[in-house]
Amino acid sequence: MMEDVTTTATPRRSPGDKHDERRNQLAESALRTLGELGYARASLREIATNSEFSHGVVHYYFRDKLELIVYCVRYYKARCVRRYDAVVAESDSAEELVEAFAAKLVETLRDEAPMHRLWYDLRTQSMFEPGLSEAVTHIDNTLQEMIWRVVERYSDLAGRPPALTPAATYAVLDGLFQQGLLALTRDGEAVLAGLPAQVRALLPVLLAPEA
Amino acid sequence: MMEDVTTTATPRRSPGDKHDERRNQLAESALRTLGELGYARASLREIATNSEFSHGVVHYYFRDKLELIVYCVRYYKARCVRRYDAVVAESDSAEELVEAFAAKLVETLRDEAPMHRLWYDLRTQSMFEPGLSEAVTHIDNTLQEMIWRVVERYSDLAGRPPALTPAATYAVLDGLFQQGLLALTRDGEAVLAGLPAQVRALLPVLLAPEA
DNA sequence: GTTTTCTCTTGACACCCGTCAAGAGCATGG
DNA sequence: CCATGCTCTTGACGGGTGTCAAGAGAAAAC
Repeated sequence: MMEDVTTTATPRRSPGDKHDERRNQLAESALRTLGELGYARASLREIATNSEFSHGVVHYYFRDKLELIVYCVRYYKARCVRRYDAVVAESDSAEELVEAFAAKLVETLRDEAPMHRLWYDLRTQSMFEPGLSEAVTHIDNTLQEMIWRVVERYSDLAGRPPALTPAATYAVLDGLFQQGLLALTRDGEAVLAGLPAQVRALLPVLLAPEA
Repeated sequence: MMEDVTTTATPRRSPGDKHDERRNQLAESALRTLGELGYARASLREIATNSEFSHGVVHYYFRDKLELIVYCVRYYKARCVRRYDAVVAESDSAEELVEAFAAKLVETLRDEAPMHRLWYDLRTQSMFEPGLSEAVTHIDNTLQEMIWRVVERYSDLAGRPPALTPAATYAVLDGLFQQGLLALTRDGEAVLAGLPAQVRALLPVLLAPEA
């Protein structure tokens, strides 16, 4: 007994990452349900039903609901903040980057709408539930950096410096994206056709006008 | 019997607006509670507790919770979408308007943060609860018009046409405002000091550059 | 093969929710 | 002055929630 030296709060782990695997498995089911129903309506039972486990297992891998949610958020973040890296890398002119960025925006909106609905839900809930605040802030910063990488590259290609701070630039583009998501949810995929034009109009004004 | 010609779904109204007065009274209590707790956590009992009535009275004046919420939203909207009209009317130069607008933005954020938290909450919830969608969309349009009046006036004073559509302009400013609200909620009132600078940087780029 | 440890299920608990029926209090109008 | 509405309170209902304890079942260790 007590043969291992690594002590953990969660049950002792023999292989070490078997737990993490299950946690990720649960996180994936949870994200599916959360994206569908939103934070308030997604119960642990419903989440478990959409997985291959029963409702009690959640408390074996997570202390409480909040820890599950926060884990989900971080899990999700890990694989989405590099989404525009290809846009940055593969564009050789300012116009090209604008088009690629707009196209990626539309694609993201179309293919992962539930996940983005969840993200905005959680970010809003963080204003009422301080327990969410830390994780949400961290992601928001990461997203801001992601956007800034795009705009910096755009600035280099266009030969004009950015007109706004990274925070304001992110805020502005996030506002456009959020309205796109609202319109998509309300009116269907047809509205996505109008988004590239908005991006084409907005991006240039985010750089200082040519001398 | 049946002496009045105006028929209503709710109980018959002798004076006609006694009901509306109570409804508004309840709406005000509800808005206070909703702003504090958010949509998901604000129960009818809690709302009634924060009023001078008991929890059962809600169903005397509203069919169900959703009708109360929607009524609240519309009630709130009615007295906030004219908030920037003075800014438009009393500014005689572009720079003056920018400063007045920024100041009003900060004031609104500081004095009515709970109400704005609620608004963003409801707008997000409308993506999961279609019953909210109509009311939310209506308000969003009204806010867009409010913003557009400011930017149009700004455009006139500066002698430069707007660079973006009304929808994109609203989306962009709304994004900035929302980030301000998040920062305020997270870090306290100190962050408001930095907002005017962001407004001063952003508003000029919303107009086409001078020829 | 037996014992120990890890996983997961089941079922219960205390609580809170929206809703509604029954009735008390009160004013109004006959 | 009694009767008739209108307001509002009380108390209950069925259902859903997060949480957790007890134990079944499998796997691993010896």
